[in-house]
Amino acid sequence: MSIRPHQIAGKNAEKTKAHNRRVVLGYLQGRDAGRAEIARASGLSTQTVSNLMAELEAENLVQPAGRRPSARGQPPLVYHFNAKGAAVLGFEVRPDALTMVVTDIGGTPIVTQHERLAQTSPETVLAQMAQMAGAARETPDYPRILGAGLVIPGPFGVEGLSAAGATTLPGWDPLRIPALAEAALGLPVHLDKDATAAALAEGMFGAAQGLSSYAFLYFGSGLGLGVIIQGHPLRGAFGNAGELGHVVIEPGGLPCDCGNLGCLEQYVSRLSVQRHLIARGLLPADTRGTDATIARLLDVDDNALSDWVDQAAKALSRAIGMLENLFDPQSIILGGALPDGLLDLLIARLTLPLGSVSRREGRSQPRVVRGTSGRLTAALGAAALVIHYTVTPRLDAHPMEQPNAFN
Amino acid sequence: MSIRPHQIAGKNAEKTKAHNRRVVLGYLQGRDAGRAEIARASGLSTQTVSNLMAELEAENLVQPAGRRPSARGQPPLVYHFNAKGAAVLGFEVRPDALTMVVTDIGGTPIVTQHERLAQTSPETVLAQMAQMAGAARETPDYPRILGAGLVIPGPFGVEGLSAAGATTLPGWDPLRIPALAEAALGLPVHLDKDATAAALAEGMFGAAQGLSSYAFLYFGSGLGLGVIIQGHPLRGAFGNAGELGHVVIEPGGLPCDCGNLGCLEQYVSRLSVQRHLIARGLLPADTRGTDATIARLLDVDDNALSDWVDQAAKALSRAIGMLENLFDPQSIILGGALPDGLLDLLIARLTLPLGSVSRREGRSQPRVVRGTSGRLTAALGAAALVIHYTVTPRLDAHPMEQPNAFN
DNA sequence: AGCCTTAACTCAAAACATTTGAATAAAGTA
DNA sequence: TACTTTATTCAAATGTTTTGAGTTAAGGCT
Repeated sequence: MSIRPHQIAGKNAEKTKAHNRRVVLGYLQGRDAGRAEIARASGLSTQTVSNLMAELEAENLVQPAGRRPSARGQPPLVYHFNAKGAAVLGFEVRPDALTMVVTDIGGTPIVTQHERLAQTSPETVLAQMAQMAGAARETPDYPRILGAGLVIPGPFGVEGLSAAGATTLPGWDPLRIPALAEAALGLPVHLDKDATAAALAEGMFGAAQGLSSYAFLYFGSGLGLGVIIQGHPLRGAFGNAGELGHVVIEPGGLPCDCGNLGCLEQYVSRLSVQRHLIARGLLPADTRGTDATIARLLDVDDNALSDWVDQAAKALSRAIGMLENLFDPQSIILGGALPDGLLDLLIARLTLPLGSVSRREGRSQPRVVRGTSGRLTAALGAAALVIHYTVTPRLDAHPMEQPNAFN
Repeated sequence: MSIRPHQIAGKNAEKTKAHNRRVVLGYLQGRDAGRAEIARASGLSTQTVSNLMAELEAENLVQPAGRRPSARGQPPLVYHFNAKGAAVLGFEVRPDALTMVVTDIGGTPIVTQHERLAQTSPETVLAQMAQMAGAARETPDYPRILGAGLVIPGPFGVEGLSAAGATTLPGWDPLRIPALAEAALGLPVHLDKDATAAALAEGMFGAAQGLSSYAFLYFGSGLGLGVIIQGHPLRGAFGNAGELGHVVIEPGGLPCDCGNLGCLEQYVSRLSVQRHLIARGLLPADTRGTDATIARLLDVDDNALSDWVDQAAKALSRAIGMLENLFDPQSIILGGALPDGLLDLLIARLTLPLGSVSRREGRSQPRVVRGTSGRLTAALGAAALVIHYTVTPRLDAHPMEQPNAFN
């Protein structure tokens, strides 16, 4: 998370090599390819690519996958990104619970662990994380662990904006935490907020594969937004970009704890459906069984739920138009803690605004898609953070801010 | 303008040097500094910085400015960014006119030229540009010209979204134009839309100096938005990010040509004041003398104008809350073709929403500021584009997409 | 004053990574 | 079979940065 005053670092030969490594790995993450092809795509010489590939193969991050027949000349020896070549740790910290997932660098979960949190002070939680990580690492034959991703609820350093039910974690200063976590875990640590991490995961393994610019609407307790611009997460000056839930979508509408009237979150969020269903006696006040209830109501085409969807779709359509005009993404993805069926219905009922830069001839992507994320979204997103920084050539921020397994 | 499918380039020694050059120049653009200081800030060795400085001095881009007394040890020889060391060309193409400004790399205009356009086909206009540029270059003792910036009205590749009065220029495909312009001018060319270019200019020479993440609301014929994130312009997948004018801010409100109801542009734009004043008989229907009229009405504290400001401030406050929550900028800047007095009044009447990530303790920047731009904003922005790419280390896009004087 | 410490800077050699050019390998084509 | 095309490797050359040993210039201390 680079939210310090912008500082720019110089480059030397080693940094250049690390960059080129990531270029090659990133290319291979997208598709199998021979060395000559990678050289052409990257502008590097074939010799350089050869050298890098030899290293990557020695580290088991890529594997040769036979020769691919081609029109003429010597057929290239294609290489394959080896998803099982290394592992990463993903942690999701919430006010009441800590989730860890270990995935390979293809994003496939290997181990999942969930623990309740009694205290949320950074010291306690980091100690607990270190313990979980230690246990996971003791498994024999474990592939190399490249780093840990850490997802905490945002926004950072702002009072009175958190979603009802969730609270910003006290003491979790995003500037200090990564260094502390690195010390505690003995691994490079990348920190971000849930929606951004989930967006990266969706881009690597989910519905946004192959896209480089997209926005991900993340249904958590509130409504978050992760924006990826040309492969890079958008964070803003203080790490709080994408606070979509508190954008006013219905001026003078429903009041929100934050002080605004008509926040999007009041119309489009898990809490919003729950409130709607509770008010109509369709869900117990403690919200237990929300997903099952929604599934049932969807099945019987329930009117109350349908009403909610109509309202939500209206607000969401407006929000999507706004996002399209502001970010000009290739596509917008909806995912997170809402049943797939409900998301699909929501998308089907959208009436997207006419005045949008996304209404262009010859679109190859739909304007709105449902994500493929499940319950683990945020923790997987944390893991995806690490893979992202392993595989994606960095911007030009100061090295202190973005440590990485390949430095 | 890099709006092709995202492709990532490898780096070699020369690219590394170009990068480091920009790091050094960028640092010096912000403040005078000695070589040791630059080395510390950039992470480069003093030797490398020394070498680069020698080159930059030989090219007259930096100048030594005496020794700065320090606590102990040999006092550093501070270097100064030499604003007069080179020049850049800025072109603004509008459907009816072509403006060229030649500035030094400090952004000070040297020559300004304005011509009406009979035809807007790229060929005709590029020829005209080449002629203007040629004339400007014949002046003797002219500093080296680093490149040309080109600003054209957006959005690109979208029908029915342009501001009333302005039209997207037919045939001006942002993917093809830079190459054509480079051929015509014999200079590296950078192209972008007006609001983004103006935002860069504001960051380099205006109210956003020292900021790295900010949003610039540009009053042209409509309302544009330029977003700078950690020093880099945000463009989106197709170059159309920041189409703020057509964001719906008043659902069900005033109809817009684009098909939406309640576009921000209907409430907050030069056209909107003009319409308001014409309807009240305060301005002739041909809008001549708009600025003088507004100045006069401001002076006498006119009620009709005040009413407009109230309405506009209401819509704008909402829009600003939205931008804050989505982009999390250090500050938001208002500028462009609206009299300073009116902008100041607009800002004074804002009631910024409570639910915003920008409401943080210990802000050092105001949330909203008036820009320092004048009539030439867009053309100066075009010039700023070139300076930006000369001085700011690049992201990792493919080199084909961003030619530059230092390649 | 003279000597020490600190900091900026320079010079020449070494290190690092990429590129270049020639050579080899493997396939289709005439 | 000879030729063309494409992929790959080897060894030498290139470009840039870093390193380590000085040199210069200032303040502080005795």
